[in-house]
Amino acid sequence: MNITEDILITYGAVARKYEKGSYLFHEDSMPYYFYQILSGVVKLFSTSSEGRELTQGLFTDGQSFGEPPLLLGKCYPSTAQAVADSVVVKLRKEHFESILHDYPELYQRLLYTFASRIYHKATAAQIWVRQTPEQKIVHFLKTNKASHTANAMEQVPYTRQQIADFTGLRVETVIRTLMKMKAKRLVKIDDHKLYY
Amino acid sequence: MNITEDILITYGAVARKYEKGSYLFHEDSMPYYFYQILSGVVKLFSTSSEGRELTQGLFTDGQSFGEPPLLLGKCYPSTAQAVADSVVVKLRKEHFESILHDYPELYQRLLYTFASRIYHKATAAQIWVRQTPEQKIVHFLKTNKASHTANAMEQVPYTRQQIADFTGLRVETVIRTLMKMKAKRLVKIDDHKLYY
DNA sequence: CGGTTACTTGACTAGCTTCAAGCCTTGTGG
DNA sequence: CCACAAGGCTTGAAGCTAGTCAAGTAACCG
Repeated sequence: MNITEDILITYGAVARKYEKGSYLFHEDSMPYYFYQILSGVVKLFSTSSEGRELTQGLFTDGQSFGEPPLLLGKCYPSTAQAVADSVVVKLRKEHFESILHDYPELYQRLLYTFASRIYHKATAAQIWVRQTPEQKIVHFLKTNKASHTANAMEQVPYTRQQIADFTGLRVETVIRTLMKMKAKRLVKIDDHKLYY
Repeated sequence: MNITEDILITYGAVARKYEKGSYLFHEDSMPYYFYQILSGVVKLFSTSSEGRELTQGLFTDGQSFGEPPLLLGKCYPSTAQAVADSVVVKLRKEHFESILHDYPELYQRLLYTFASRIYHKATAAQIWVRQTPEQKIVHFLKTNKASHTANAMEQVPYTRQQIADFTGLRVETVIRTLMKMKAKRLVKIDDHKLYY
């Protein structure tokens, strides 16, 4: 979902810079703002009681995030952190709701965005829960490859640790599994760089 | 989300009876209908390549399900099965879209329904992926108890197998974990019946 | 060049799954 | 009312595999 910049500005939104590593909001805090990224990358993740991290999603230019808790008035289930220097537009909840009210076609847009997120989570759930590390990694690589050309091997822009955080596996497991997948020709590894 | 019955009828919806155990749609098939339950219970689940089942959700009187793939025009990621004799209203996609078009306030309703589903999935994901069996079971029991009174122990209307299908664990693991939880006084088990 | 971050490997462990068997409870039909 | 079948529950033993811990190596960046 994304709202044109001029509408956002008209309704009082302000753009703010976030340095790489800084936080936009924290798990368990209440939402007050609608967020939309102008440039950069924001990661949503939740932390378990043991301090382990699970990446819930990565968002980039033109995308908004964190709307469900905002609409529901419930506290955030995850933390938002800039993983690159980013510029993000912030708009107070009330004004966001005014925009929705004044531009009903945005309801539809947002609805499709949500539908798509639910769809992905449903597909992911099946993988999350039961499958082998290899299946988890394959699913991650498939759904997160930049271009959607099925054929060509392209470099994967994620570290082993990031793959681990997405899949819920440990780094060592990711590495060992990737080694096996390399043997099976499912992936290519050159100079520690991963291709899929 | 639920649409009043008279609107549904006006737009050509038909109610149909489904016997316990029968299927409303199958994984990987294309969606053509909007479904809303008049009475009964419908289970959405997906099946892994090894034939293991993961319950994605249970839906009952007044609730609709399967809208995201319908809106997106993508095939179903899960199968819908009546787990009790049920009466379900079916409405063709085009007519469902007409309703949304004619009653824009339904966009908002559906949006909040979706927001809520995303919220739950995000909370669940954290549990799915990393936690111990006990944490998974506690989370399941918490989110699926009928009344939301935090105090009183009430009987859990699910079999061990159903809990296993929801949490992604095996029956034996569920049983053994419940035994430990019983020792800790987290649950009560009387005559094999489970209370939480 | 040096420090930091990412990657890799091995040994060991814990705990979930698997397999196999048996018990309990419920409902049905004679 | 009893017998029996079917489905749900329980238990034990054994195996596997991802997690853990520890150490070391390789790339990247200023």
